[in-house]
Amino acid sequence: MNKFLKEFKDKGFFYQCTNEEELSNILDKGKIKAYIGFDCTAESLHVGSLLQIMCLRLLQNYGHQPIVLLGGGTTRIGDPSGKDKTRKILSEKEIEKNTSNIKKILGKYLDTKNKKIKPIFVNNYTWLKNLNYISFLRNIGKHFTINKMLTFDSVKTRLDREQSLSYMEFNYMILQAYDFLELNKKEKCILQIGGSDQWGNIVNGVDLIKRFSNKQVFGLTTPLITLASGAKMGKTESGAIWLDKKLLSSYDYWQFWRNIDDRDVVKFLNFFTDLNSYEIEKLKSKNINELKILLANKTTEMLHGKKEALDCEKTAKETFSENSLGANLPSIKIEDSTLNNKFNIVDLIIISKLEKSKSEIRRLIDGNAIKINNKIISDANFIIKKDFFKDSFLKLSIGKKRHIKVQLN
RNA sequence: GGAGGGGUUCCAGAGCGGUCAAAUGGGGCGGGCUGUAAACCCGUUGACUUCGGUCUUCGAAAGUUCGAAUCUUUCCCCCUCCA
Repeated sequence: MNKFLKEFKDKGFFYQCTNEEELSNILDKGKIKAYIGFDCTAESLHVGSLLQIMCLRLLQNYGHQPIVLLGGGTTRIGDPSGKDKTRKILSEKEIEKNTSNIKKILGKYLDTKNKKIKPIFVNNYTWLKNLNYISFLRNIGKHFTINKMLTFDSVKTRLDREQSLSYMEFNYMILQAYDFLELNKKEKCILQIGGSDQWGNIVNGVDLIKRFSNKQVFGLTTPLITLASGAKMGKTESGAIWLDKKLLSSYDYWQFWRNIDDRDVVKFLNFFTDLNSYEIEKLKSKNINELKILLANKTTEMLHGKKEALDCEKTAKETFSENSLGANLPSIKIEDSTLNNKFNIVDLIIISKLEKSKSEIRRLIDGNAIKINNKIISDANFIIKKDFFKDSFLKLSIGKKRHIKVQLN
């Protein structure tokens, strides 16, 4: 089997392929271009897209050139896959903002220097916006049968539940197929990778190219990541794990990985680090907590850089083992003048934005969850005084895991 | 178009004139144990509060009543069966 494909499988990325054997042969013969599409519904990407990003990295590692398709056009339609309801349609402005932000994040993960493998960014809006309806129907539409389209899961589930599926959304899969055709013509792209929920859309593209240009292209899907706990990857109760420092601090990002379920650690080392399965196999005997730190370091390093990752590790150590104040701990600033003889612990937590309900804060205080400088605060009227700040810093803790620095200005 | 069932707090789902900020389960949060894990145990889970209470919530609006999630009317939405 082709080396790239082998590692792809060893690392657990593989779910389905339209024609594995043939793809392997072609990969053996030379370098190819492969594409993955990202939808631009959100202002940034979160960990849910990280596996696709890792696929792009792996392609680069083997000398293949990734094409990143930003779905500026298709986002204007909304993919019905995996959705019960019609998605909210975004404004043009939002989509454009999202597109450029996502591009920036992907740039962090990919080699953008090496000319042979640097990612080609394309936005399908450039070709979709100018489509002529009649000629599109005649050239492309004739290759799709409604009979077949109705059998796709994304369509079927909607219809089964008698939830409306607009004609606009129904066209999504045709447009995605068309994207592949377009990239095949323009860039000689012969492979589309995507999550397993994209299988239907991908197969459509492969079929379309076969019918339209009589060329063989390939589709490859990655498994849906399931957490040992059964929860969805990337979404926690407190919000998505964003790949953007503005939305989630590097420290919190590091903590996300540090707190992964034991049962997921090896799997995630495969998925989300560049370590190969052989190296990971050797590491398995290590202490589970060391593995988690390794995972947190590698993932954070990839996104925020080595220094930042080490700082996060150091801060975590200081916070959890030494009960001190780590440099990288998320922080807030308050003005000297805020402190008066009425400014109490509840007010402090409110302006820190760690909690927004005063009742909830009082409950936390009752449950011994609130600490200032590692000392439990048991009175909701506890007044914050200047001398709690050492070198103008104070450590505020909620529960065992949420710690922030409060800086006095 | 005809017949019936339903919309309840994050979710599922009880309540069907006062004792209801609303059972129970899930989830979340906090505490304990531990390893910043899982499992388990305990507590908590609308907001504000001078901790006495106060205010806003049971699809929407109007009404009956001393009093409504509970009754009536209109409207909106969902589901099942028949045509």
